[in-house]
Amino acid sequence: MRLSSYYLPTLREEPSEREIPSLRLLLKAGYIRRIAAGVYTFLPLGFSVYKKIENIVREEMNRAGGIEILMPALNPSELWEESGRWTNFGPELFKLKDRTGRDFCLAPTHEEVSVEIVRRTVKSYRQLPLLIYHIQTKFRDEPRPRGGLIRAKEFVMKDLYSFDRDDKGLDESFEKIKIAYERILQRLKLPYLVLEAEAGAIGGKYTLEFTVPTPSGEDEVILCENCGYASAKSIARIGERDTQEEDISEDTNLKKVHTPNLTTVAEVASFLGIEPKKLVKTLLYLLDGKPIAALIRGDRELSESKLALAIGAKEIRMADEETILRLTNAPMGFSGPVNLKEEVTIVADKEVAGMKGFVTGANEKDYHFLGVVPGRDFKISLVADIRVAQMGDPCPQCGEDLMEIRGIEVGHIFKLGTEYSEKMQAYFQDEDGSLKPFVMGCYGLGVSRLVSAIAEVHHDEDGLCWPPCVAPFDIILILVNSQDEEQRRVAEDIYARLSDRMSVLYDDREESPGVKFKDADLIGIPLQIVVGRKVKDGIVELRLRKNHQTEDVPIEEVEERTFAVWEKIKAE
RNA sequence: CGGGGCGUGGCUCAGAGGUCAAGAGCGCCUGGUUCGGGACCAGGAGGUCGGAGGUUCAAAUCCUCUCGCCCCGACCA
Repeated sequence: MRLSSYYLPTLREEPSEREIPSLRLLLKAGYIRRIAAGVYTFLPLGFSVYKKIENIVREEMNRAGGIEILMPALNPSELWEESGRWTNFGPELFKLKDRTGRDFCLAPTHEEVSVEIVRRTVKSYRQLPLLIYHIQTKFRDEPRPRGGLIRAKEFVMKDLYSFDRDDKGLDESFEKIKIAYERILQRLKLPYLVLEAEAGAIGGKYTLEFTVPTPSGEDEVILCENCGYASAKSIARIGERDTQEEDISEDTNLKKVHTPNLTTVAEVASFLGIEPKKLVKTLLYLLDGKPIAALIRGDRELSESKLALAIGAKEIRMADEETILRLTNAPMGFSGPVNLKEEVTIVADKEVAGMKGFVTGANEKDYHFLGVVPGRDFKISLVADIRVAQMGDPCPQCGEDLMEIRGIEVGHIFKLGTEYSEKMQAYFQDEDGSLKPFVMGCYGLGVSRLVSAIAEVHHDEDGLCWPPCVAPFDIILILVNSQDEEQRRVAEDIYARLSDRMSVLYDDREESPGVKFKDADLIGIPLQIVVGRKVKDGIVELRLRKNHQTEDVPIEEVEERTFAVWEKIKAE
């Protein structure tokens, strides 16, 4: 491709959206352009990278036994009502009406359509397992798009849906796709973590998240560097550690103190002149409608997900003011475990169970208790790991200190079981003649998001630096002085010779050398050939974008040498 | 949805009642010079200052409303 007749709008100045490196560089290097918040156009170079990623994903899905179809972006409301997600999915679901007033949504994911297709066409266990996938533009009405392609309102996703006879089949399908994902991320030269995660709006019993660690990511990850334990922060488990000295207070005489209008941990602590960790906060929740008091140290954060998990509840929501008043006889801010109504189940965080002589609300307006001791002053119904893990907490597997890092979630896979197939009445006939619901799994991978993830990992101060397998071109051929007849002749010649076996971007523009070198580094094509002043000695330069390593190559050996180097860097 | 910020040629920004019947740098067009790390000279095109109301003799500038965008948070594959 001749750059003089190509379409590459690079920016000389830094774009105004420059918070995260990948977005800044993708905009500056002319890969993408923003059309609206969370909506982007792929320009030629960006589209090229996108297509290469898409193809790698496709190859690995096919290798894992997936069969590609294409489902519609526009979905009728009926299917979503069957699954219950027309309302449950929440405001993120893009809804619209056609001219006759019929309801549709722009699909954010395709469980409904895939079940609809399979239930109409698959009737026998003999047709299972079935792994269908598609790569499609999907939509989510994000409250706040960010990071360019990372969290967009419109994005491209690969979703695979597995249909099996039973749990064993599901386990096998799940494992196949998990391996495929690891292969994809390895091929894309992305470091990644496989996390225990939450199911969110998709549902399901068991899920794994594939996350690329990077400081600009928005996913919060808890990691153990010692044993490799990794989890989404919201559900990360915390290991055992002996009760600290500091958690046991000398003064264990139960005493009521006047704390007028002090409702927050910070206020009470500063009023009493003690540290927030000497307090225990009592958070009232309704889990599947049943009242629960969750006890947690004053300076810690409760994980609603872990609490729900510990109780085995499906639905969790904070108790409203009225309920709190009814259960504790006091307004919000003065709740405590002592003298709570019978009907309230007291769940204490592991850490709290070891504490003694702490401060809690007194279940009476404007009063707190000092010197509270569990067992003596109130009864704990359940001790559980319910707080949000943070840096320094012990690893649940090996006990070492946990780390907190950030990452970009690029994939998420779920064991759905029969949730959708039962709701949508999707049955097949098994070997024994009985009708059974399909056992399903679903496996998402953010294809457009991967473009950003790779850019986020593979760049330097000069610009992007693509791994060869996804680079928009294999090599950029730079004609330094377009006025110099000899240089031009040599460049044209090399362009013709290389183009048979490689994709070559030939910078034949009448630009000054500085512009060409800067652009070449910025757009990040892995190999560069510089046809410049050494031509008169019969030499051109072959350079690596990655480390700017340069070698002089005699013109007649360019092909041979270039192919050799190309093969080498591809194999790295 | 809460908090903060910003909308001025294609891009990055300055201008904060009159001296702006609107500026700079970069980009773009014409001519010339230059040619190994975002060149130089000369000339030129390009803007209803996001939109709508209002205040004023006078509004890019002040007020009200509105739309859009960015950041932090809440939320979330």
